[in-house]
Amino acid sequence: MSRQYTLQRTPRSTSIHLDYAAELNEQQLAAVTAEPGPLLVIAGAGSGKTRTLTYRVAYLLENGIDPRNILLLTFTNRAAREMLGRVANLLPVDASELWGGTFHSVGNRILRRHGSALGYSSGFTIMDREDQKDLIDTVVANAGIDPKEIRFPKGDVLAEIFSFVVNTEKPLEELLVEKFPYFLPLLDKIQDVHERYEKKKKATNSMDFDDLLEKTLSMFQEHERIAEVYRRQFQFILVDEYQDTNKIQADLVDLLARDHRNVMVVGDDAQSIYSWRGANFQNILEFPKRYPDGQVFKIEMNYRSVPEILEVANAAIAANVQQFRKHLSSTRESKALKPALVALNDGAEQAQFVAQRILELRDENVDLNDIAVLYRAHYHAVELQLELSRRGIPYQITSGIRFFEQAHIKDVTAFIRFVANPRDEVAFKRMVKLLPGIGNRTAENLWQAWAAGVVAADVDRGSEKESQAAGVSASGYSFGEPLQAMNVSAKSKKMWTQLAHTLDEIAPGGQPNPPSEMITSIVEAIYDDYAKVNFTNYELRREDLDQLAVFARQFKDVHEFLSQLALISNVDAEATSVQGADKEAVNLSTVHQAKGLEFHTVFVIWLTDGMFPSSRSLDTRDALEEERRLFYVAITRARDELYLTYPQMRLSGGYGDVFQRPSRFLQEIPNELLEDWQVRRR
DNA sequence: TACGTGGCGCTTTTT
DNA sequence: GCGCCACGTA
Repeated sequence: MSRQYTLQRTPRSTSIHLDYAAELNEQQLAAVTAEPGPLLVIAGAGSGKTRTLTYRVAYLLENGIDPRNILLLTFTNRAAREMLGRVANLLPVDASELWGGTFHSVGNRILRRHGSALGYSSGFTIMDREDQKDLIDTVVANAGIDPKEIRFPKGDVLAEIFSFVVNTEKPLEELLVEKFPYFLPLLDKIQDVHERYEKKKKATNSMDFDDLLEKTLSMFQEHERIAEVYRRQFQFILVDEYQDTNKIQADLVDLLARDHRNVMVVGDDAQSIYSWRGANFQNILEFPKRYPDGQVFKIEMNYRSVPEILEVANAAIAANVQQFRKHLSSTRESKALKPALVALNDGAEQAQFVAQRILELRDENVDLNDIAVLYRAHYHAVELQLELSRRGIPYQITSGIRFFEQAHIKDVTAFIRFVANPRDEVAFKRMVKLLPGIGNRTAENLWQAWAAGVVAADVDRGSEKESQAAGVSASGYSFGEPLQAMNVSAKSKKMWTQLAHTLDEIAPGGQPNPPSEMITSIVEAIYDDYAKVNFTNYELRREDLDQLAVFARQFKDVHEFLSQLALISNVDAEATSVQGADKEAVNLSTVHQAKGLEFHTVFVIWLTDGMFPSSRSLDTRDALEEERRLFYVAITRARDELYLTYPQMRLSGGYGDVFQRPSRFLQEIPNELLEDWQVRRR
């Protein structure tokens, strides 16, 4: 028999500081002060979701919960930082020991500690989509698949398929039937590639984004002792944006909360917009089934938008079949100003309209930072960017390519990745291919030679699994020496020697220098010359690299630096001001990236059928409903003014102009809710 | 085997 | 307007 013994909480603060009843509305208060247990908070847009979560954390802390026992999972790292910042403002507590961040970053943190249980060393590399594609391509090549004989999916397509398999926890065959039926004849071969890819990742001590979730989960499932540690640690689990979790994330939460069931999930089914990434909003719809003893709270009072905007939002989402019906009601006073519906001739005119309105708004003292232009896809913004530049209106764009995904950044970090993880095949090949006379074939041969040495080194060390990668770089080790010993063509010889020296310089005795110093060394010794010759915009790229060195200064540990690089989102990066500039600027963003934000004025542009909704989403009802939710998200970002614009013509390169139909979503909104603006040229 | 050249197809959303 | 691929040459 086992005995249940409860340790009493040590009260941290003797008095309760916050007057919760005064700071929160009734619905929020109920959620914030709920008894421990499963809690589902259905939070409409602008209803104070973040506020509720923040106060819940504060409430737990004030009731003596140790910050170490709280896990706060958010959609971006920035969201976690902001919430914890607010908690710190509310309470005189040090919450720095509270775990907060994205599922991926938390997975990373746990795997760095316990990855050895799965045969990974703590210095594993995190691969982004491009690395993943590269590695899959080499795997396909090694699998003896001749691209001339059969048409086989490319690395990026396979990466997407594998990612779906992991995130939805579906067998490959089922997934192919549903999403890629035309690949069914290749099932066996794809399966084979998948297995080889998994092995390859292990051999190169690398994990892709999905592994950070999947490996964490499987480690918990296979190693009860480790799972137990975290079950005990995370006594209270809070999840933001729960509607955008996928199966594996939901399982992770369920597993951790198995014993205590203190899990609070917050979300809005109407804002689920990531199904293409495996998100499944059934997670939120079925939460009450999985936790029948749980409590459900609905917070539906909207503090953000004026009633006129909210009515449009309610109308916009009404056509969706799959949803928790709810009706947002506004707490704000009517402005007697209806959202605008604006038809324009073409994209250029649309850009002129937006730009002109922005200038007028600025004259009315609306802060430029408080204005956003939202669109379905990045390329919808090109004309607008031109127009804004022409008029000297500063803008800030959360771009599609992340800063850290640019070629020059990845080239330089390849050197760092390699010395941090000498088994990183992708990084090694990328690095050596920068040298003249080294292409795919030679890189492969050089890698084979290097890998043989690494394995030998592991054997010498008596193959302590713990320290495989770290072991190779243990004291007295040189990266340069074994490289010098390899054969390269006369054409490459000079730079090859240079490379060997550089590696010893950045990792003397096998120990990597601080990241910032490494960057400077690599750029000066090798990359600067390379960049001058290979890029037309050398100056810009050099500036980026200098910026990278500055950014790197805050990290002393290589692995920490590389993890950050891989896991930071562009929304996060902006806040870290990697790209500088926190001056006044209009925000240009995809709707996806604007999730969770709000602005005084919002323009939603390119509202034509095929653009928004995207033509790719017109086939199935589910896809169309998701587009509609996306439209809903766009509308509900606006506090005071909303402009819905659509060009009637699209100038497409070469083939003449194409007439555009107004978005079907616009037709779903009753006329009387919008004001028709007739735009005239003069 | 590396790398330059010309043609082609094409454009969703991202941790 | 851009990147990817196939092809041909050094």
